Amino acid sequence: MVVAKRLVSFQGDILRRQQARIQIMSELTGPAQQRLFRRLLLAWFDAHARDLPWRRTADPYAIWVSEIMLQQTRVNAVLDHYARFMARFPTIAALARAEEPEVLAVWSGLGYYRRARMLHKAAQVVAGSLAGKVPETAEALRELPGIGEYTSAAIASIAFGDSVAAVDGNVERVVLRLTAMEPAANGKRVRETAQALLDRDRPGDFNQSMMELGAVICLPKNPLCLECPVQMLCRTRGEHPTTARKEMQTKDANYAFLKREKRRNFVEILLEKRPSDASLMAGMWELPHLAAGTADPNRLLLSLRHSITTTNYKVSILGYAPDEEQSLPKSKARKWIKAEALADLPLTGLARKALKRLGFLHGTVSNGSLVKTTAADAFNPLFP
DNA sequence: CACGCGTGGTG
DNA sequence: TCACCAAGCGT
Repeated sequence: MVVAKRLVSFQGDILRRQQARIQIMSELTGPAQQRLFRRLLLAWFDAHARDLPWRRTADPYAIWVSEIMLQQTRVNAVLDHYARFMARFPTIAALARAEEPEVLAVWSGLGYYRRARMLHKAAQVVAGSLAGKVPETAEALRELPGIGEYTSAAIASIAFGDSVAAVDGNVERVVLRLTAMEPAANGKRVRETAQALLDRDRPGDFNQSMMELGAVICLPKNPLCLECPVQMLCRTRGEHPTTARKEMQTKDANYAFLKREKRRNFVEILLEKRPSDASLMAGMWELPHLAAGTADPNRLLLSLRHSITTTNYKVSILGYAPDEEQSLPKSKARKWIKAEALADLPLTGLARKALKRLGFLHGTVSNGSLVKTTAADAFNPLFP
């Protein structure tokens, strides 16, 4: 708190002292302005960077894993999974020789499961044809599945000191605000500006500091300009381009919940595996899916909401007795799973959420998307 | 190049 | 509460 106040005061002083130069400085065009920008930004980063596990390692594999997990995913959501993933697959070799379902099980809950599959495949490429050595340039990294323009630049700069700017959503927003560039004049000019600003001596730290600035100061909605270390170099001071939003649609989805108790303390849940060629969450386990319109309100165990990209699902979980299995739509991939084994299965996020609410999974993650829970005991003994 | 892919935090 | 969206990639 004290530090924050001092920082604000310090920024204020600088701002006042350089008031007269703002018009020139704000262009960020000359080498002097760019040097000042680097110095201010990196000094701020050195003093305020969050202490994150992947910043405590020089292992290219660990940095790689963190970058894949961080794609479109917030730091807080990654922390937990990162620790579990690295504990289970500490090396490229360990990941490469794992079976895909286990990789998916550890990834379960993070979303974008294709990332896990591609990371797994890429690890097998590195362990195999690259003799275990992670490529050391952005260009070479780009060849691996799951590593695109941003991620290749991030890994190359952070792990190997390659002087290439990493431009993610944060950096794009920061550059647009700094330069007052029109968002339509996008991509290329933003990358050129980021590359021109890049600190050649500390490319990894510079890239992370740009992202950190976007993540904690130069926020999308209400940027904290008073705390910004490069405020006096910024053309817009927080104005930002409006982005068109996509229309969300709402759909219903129904799933069946069946449990049986073979003997005391041996409970099984009926699950089904999604086809391995499904476009969505292929090969992952979920509760038996019921056709739309078949939901009997008397069977409702719980209802919850679940959003997938542009669709909001209103999900109903319906209770059935174990001997009603035949009445479900036919499926080859259905199987009774021991309750204790659930945690080791690659479950879809929705199945995980529902099983947690039903008391069959115990994890750290829980959220407020539960809409309603009925007293299932009122109509049958299915509910624990 | 626009779109599909997941999830949990947040104001 | 709920709409929005966050360290992108592949097609």
